Amino acid sequence: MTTTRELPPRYDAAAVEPAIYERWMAADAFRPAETPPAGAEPFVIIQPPPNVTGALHLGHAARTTVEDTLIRYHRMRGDDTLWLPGVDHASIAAQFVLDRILAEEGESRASLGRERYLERMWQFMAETRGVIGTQHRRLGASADWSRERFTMDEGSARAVRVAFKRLWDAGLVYRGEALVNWCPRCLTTISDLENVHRDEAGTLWMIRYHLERPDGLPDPDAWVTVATTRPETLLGDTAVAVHPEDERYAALVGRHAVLPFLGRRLPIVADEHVERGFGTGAVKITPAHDADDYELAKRHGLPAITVLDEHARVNEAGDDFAGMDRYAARKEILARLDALGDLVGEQAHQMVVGHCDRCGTVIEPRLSVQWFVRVKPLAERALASVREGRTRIVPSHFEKVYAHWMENIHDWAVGRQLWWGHRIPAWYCPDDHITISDAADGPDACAECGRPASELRQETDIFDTWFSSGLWPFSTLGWPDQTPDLQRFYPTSVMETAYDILFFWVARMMMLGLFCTDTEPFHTVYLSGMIRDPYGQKMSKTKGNVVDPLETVDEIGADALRFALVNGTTPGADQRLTAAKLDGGRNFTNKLWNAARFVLANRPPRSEPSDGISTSPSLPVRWIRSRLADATERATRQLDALDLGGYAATVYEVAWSDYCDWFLEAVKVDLRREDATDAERAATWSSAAESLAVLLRLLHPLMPFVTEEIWQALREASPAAAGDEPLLIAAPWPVPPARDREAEAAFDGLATLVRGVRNLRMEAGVPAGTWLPLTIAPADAGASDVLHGGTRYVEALARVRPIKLDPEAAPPPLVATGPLGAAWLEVQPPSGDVADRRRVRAAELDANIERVRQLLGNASFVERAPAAVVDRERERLRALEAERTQLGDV
RNA sequence: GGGCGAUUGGCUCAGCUGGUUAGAGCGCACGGUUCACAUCCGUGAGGUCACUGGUUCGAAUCCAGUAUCGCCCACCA
Repeated sequence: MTTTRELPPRYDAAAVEPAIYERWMAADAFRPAETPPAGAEPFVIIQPPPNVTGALHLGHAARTTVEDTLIRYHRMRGDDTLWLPGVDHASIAAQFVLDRILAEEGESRASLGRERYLERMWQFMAETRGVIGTQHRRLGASADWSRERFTMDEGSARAVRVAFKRLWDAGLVYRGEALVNWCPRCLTTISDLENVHRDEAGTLWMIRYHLERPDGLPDPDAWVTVATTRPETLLGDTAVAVHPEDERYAALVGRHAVLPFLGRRLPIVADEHVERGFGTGAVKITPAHDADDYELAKRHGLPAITVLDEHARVNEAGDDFAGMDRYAARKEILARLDALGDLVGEQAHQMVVGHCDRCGTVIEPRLSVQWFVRVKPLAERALASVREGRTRIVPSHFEKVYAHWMENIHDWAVGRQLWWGHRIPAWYCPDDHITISDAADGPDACAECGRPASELRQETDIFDTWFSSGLWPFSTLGWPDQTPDLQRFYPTSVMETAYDILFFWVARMMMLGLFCTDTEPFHTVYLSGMIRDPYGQKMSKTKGNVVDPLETVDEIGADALRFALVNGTTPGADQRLTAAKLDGGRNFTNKLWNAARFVLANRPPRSEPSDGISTSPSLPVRWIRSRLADATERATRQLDALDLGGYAATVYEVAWSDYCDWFLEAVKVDLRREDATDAERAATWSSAAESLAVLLRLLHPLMPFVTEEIWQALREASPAAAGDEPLLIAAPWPVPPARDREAEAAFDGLATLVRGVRNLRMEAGVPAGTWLPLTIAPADAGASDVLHGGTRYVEALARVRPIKLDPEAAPPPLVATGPLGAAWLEVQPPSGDVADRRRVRAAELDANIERVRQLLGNASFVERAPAAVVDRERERLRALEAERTQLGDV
């Protein structure tokens, strides 16, 4: 006989959870089997690799909870599961962080130079790389850490080279001059997605451009007035544009204006794009510093003159203003124009200004030569995959958002003028031929003229971080090689992330995945919402409203946090995380712990079926088994449908209300009744242990630690209940037995009675501890049988004794009613003090009966409603009438 | 300027392939030191599901419109 391990009174999550995690690691529980189990379906989850420099925040915690819950569920289902973890090198973010560190050390990117900077970066990586993984492990992430990857490792590097070369060979990559988003602080190009638009209050200035006289000099008495929000770009103007049908300016088209300060001749052109009603109706055209103007200039064959350098300072083309910062130049130019009398007006103007996503600096459109991926053909395929259902987005309304973006996509500027990242595998020969190579050590010779490698120089730009993360689902499995992992686990199953990186990452994975592997990289995209503070605000360090998940985990445990992050949520919807929600998670963990403590502490001396015990299960046992069967069915359906919120609610309900509030209370009755035999007690206990084991398995995916800890103790106390699996993480997901409707109805009937009687006690003002006699008039013979068998539960749970069953007894006014019959206490409050319960109930029943009768009397209802609905109504009517009959005349 | 989402008891949210008397947690009121748990137990109050129309035997759920809030996308200086 085994001795029961006592569970300590308090669940010490901070101590238990890491120990449990160690145990899983030691058992290699997260790693897929060497070979896939026969008949097992693969289930592969894709997680956004967190930034290497990032610290764990609640968003990560929410991601991890969802992913881990799904992977654990599928692991228990016996699927061939893989969750491959990793980190992203996050080039711009990492440089941002390192630059700050260097600044404190009195160094900078410039002072170190590329080579030493990168050495320093790798050193920094060595220090920080493991941090985020460790933090994820504290949350219980059951990822296969033996396969952990980094987007800067050689596997990724090779995938990047190969993917880029294939894109090039397919004609989907080009290098060309274009106006790109330039951050004058980060000193790099950024993509449209990283250029975040914000509304700002600006000013619209009206400036006179004097017309050119026949002698070539500006006419002091004739001018065209242009409106601009950016006077400093005037230095780069190459034209003035008006609308072709604008009568005010019709005579000017074809003539020239003279640019202030620089004296440049500006043709006055007509273009439909000019809005007549805006400003003065005349626009200065600065092709090198404005996207609209750039397009217009192309249409009219106008030159583009760059007047700002990489720091957004005026360059030598700006003459007097050279060297000034763009805003200083603006001020100076306005002042001088004013002095000349050519600044003729200004008005407040709401406008949209692009900012660098990383550092907030105002983006400067900049003309430069860049690498682009031609995304239209890629986007079309990626769009078709979702339209045609090969990849599904949950929640589905994001499919429209995705489609809209894919339809309006612009070419992707993939080059970055940064150092930390994958260098673009392009080489130039002295004749400017381009050679793209996917070889680790570059090309042997120029692809066009055959010059040797020694004469080629490699592109210095690196790739946008999202280019390598876009290859994540397959680059981590060994692509471009057809590795066993790739064949076994690709395409993957569920890609989980928050909706804020739908375009950045999900869209790129879809496009690159389809291009590189000819298949969708995953069949489901699960988009979570964002975690917000209790007031619905985004959490941010500057606002000081950030909840640190690690602190929370130390306080209340990872399980409690996980539960709080999933309970009551729905895919794609933001959620506010409140202290009350976290308390709820903590309380639930505590509840489970104590329920287990109760079960384990009450093991009778003889408790194993091997002791030769054989008794038919009691009503509460049949009931809880059926309730658990129902919960298992629902939880299974909900997890399969990715309804994590529903799943959490299901397990919470069955654990707390069914198992603890009713079943364990009934178990107490049976364990403690004096006339029970050892065999009966043993049977009662082992069924409590057995149903606890089912409950633990249902809860494990969401609350792995506390359930595993209890499982360990339960296995010692009752090997029969827990089964053969030494670790819950590897235990099979429950298979629900058939529902026992009869037991459910019978026990629910008893519960209704108990509730009714408790209610009576409150109304009669009976002190809580007092035992009172109870009379029950059973509804019928069946009810009578149930009541006979259930008397002891009603007694204990309603605190009534003795119970007299008397079908003939006439109910008094204050009475509890239910499907099993009517029950009442002998204590009746003075008449008039309370409503006549019988009368009230009878009236209620009459009203309901009337309603249902009418419904059933409605011919179109009976004809058109589904048979099941009609039958249900008929059944309800029958039950209502039975109860009404039983109440008698009132 | 487009598009998407939300609006359900005091608060935070489920429910929305149309079908019992719309649920939960927190909060609130009342009662509880019964040997699992006061991080608890019991009982209760509290909602014309934003508004207006429509479809239907039947609408919180579907359709149209309105209002308020939020988010995303967007090259009018």
